[in-house]
Amino acid sequence: MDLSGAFSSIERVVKLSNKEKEIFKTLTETDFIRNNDLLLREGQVCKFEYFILRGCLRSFYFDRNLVEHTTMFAVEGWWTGNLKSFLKSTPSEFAIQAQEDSSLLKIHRDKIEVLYSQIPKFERYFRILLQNRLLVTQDRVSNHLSSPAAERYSQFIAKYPEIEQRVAQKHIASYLGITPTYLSRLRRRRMKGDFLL
Amino acid sequence: MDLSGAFSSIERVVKLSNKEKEIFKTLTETDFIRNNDLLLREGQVCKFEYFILRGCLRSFYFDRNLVEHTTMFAVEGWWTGNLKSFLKSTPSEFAIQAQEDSSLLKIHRDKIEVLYSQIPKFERYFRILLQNRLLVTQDRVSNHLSSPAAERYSQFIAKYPEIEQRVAQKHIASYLGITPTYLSRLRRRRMKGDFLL
DNA sequence: CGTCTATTTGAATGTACTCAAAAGCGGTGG
DNA sequence: CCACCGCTTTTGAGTACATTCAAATAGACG
Repeated sequence: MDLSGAFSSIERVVKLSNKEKEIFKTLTETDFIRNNDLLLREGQVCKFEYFILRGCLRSFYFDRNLVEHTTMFAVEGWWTGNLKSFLKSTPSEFAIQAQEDSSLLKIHRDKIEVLYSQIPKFERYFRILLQNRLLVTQDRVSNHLSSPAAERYSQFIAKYPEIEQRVAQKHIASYLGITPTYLSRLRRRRMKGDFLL
Repeated sequence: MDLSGAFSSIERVVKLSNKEKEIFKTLTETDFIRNNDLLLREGQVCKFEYFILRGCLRSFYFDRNLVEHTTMFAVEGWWTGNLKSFLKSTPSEFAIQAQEDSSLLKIHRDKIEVLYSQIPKFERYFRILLQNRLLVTQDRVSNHLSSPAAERYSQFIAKYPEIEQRVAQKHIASYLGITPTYLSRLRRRRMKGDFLL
């Protein structure tokens, strides 16, 4: 995906004139990150929001027992970053790591305010993104409440078939809230046909 | 809490002139709901967002095994409703029930658009609310990933001491994602001093 | 009081985890 | 191109966390 791909993604929510696209361009920069490198470190303040043009990233943290947990994956067409850190200028509690060589479009905190004032439409755009993120996150909570691990895994595959292919199994396990060991056993059960869903 | 209490709550985010408060008043209505009654039924489209002046409400749904799960509690000063249903005019997947006699301030879907256009500040207000809700919901996910039930319970008590007092234990269990039986055992462990957190 | 529902407790069971070891897989250098 | 190294995944055995079912107790409300 390139810049024009980014615009068609944005325009699924709000239409933009050519002039507005120009303004957007002046306020954003492209960036590139190699597989396994960190886009954001724990403890660092997140100064950008990132739109993924190509590649795949993962946000994760370590709990007090040093167990790693994946909070989100993000692929082409998604935004990523650390909203809390970005908004409040607080140190990030999690890190973001490339799962593939990835190219990004990024917008700085300060520039986003300019963007809002010059193209108020973007306030609407990000509000809608925020709404969707909230709905997705609420679904994830419900999922944890309602479904055992085997089902959560089936639903994950159904919902994000591409991601399943692009990241390590242990990261999917850590996203689902189970150990890699247990995920491996669940997969075997599925293969043998006695999968529960 | 009364209307002026609602205003001071809102004004912690955006300041309002007297005229703006008047407009707000004309666009909202007060409502009252008795303990145990439903504010919203499953399958119904949620046409309002509700600000709680007094009382306590609970949102919940039944999974496919008819097990009940509590998605949120809400008390004085909070907004409640079903955002997804409200935004998309889809039937609600969950119900909202009063846990006490409660009084509410409600705003209709159609009126909220008027509110945005007459007082753009409210767009900002609700965007910020949305952001905070997202952060809280993300924390809840992390909590499920990182912490066993005993800890989640301790954290719940620490975070929402009032709610702990105001709703049935089984509802707290269903919020935490455990059975009432198990919550009861956790509580006994805490009393005996061998609580893990 | 008596009835209804919520909570507690016990015993048995299932789901998911730990630890340890083996097998698989990918990249790198000889 | 193969061999080795390091990391991921698989597998086994034992354990812990959390559930189910059933029964007893406690609380709330008419």
